[in-house]
Amino acid sequence: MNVVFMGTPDFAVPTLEKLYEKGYNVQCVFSQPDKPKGRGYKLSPPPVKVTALAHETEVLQPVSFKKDADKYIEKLKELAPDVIVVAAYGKILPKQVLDIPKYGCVNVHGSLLPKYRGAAPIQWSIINDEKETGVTTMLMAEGLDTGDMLLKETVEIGENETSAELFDRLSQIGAELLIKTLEELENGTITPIKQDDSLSCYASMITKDMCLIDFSRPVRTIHKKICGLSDYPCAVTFLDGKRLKIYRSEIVSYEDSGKTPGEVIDEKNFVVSCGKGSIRLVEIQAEGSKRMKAADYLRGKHIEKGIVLGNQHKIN
RNA sequence: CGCGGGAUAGAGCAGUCCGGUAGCUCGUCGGGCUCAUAACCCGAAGGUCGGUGGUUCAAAUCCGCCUCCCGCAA
Repeated sequence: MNVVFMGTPDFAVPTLEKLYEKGYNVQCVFSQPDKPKGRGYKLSPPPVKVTALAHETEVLQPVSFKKDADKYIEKLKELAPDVIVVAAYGKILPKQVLDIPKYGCVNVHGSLLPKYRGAAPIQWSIINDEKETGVTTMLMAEGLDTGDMLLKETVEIGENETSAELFDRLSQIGAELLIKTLEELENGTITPIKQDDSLSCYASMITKDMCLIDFSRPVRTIHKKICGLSDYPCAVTFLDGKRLKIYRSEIVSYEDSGKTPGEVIDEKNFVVSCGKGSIRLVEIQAEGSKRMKAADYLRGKHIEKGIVLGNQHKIN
């Protein structure tokens, strides 16, 4: 089966790998252009590109399908793939592209559609304290994640599970599910199901300005936000005017501590008072320092009882 | 040339400005106390202070170069 693959970040890599593994003929891979990243603005290739090149597949990185439409669409028509597999590509495909492959364009999406359409379904399903989520494969339509659904697999979200962990699990499941979807498409044993638009919701992109922890919120809200934003971009607060990233936390109590939100009420275990309840900071990262267990951090940094987190200005 | 922080015992840090015997919290090992303990007391091991060149009687500390890690920003 001839396949063109489109994808960009780590989430898409297991799916692409699985295609190679199962012997599909990956004719060509589309990925986002290399972007300047990190210190020094080094130009770095997206993970999918790296994977494709390792398998000596041709990689195309159009800036836009609209701009050079003719060039890329012609190329796709020439290749005449049986299917185009899309996983977190990050671009809207024009209808002309959707119509090219025999079996259409199959998308792997990290949620149980029609819920959490859009850019960041995994993070939002955690932040919103969903008990379960999953992966859906669908036939792409012109709207954003609105196509008819093919297969679906559900997983439970762990109490302390982070987005990074869920990403990992779902990307593996997505890879398996995609293969199954292709097999069933080929055998004609699959029936596309329309999405019920009235049940849909959208997961917007995660931005850094939502990363600051508001300790006046209820403990569960805070905990789920920390989990949902970890590892990246990561929930953040301030300790003595310095940035402190919080990678992991645990709920200690739902009882109101009667203390100021953000106040450290147990400096040995890094327990912090919330609007309602209290939370333990488990894994953190201070400015200029590595990510580490809070217990390690506390060995070197002696925190005074009663200090309040979240103050962006140095106390003096 | 985007801006900035950092590398010191197994872990996390102080000491660097102002050069002069390597320090703190914890862990490890041994001993003591205890019905008992992750508690407490006593003791011990464990470091070529990221690498390299220079200045100096003397460098973790001052100067040059290199490697690696991290925050911001994108």
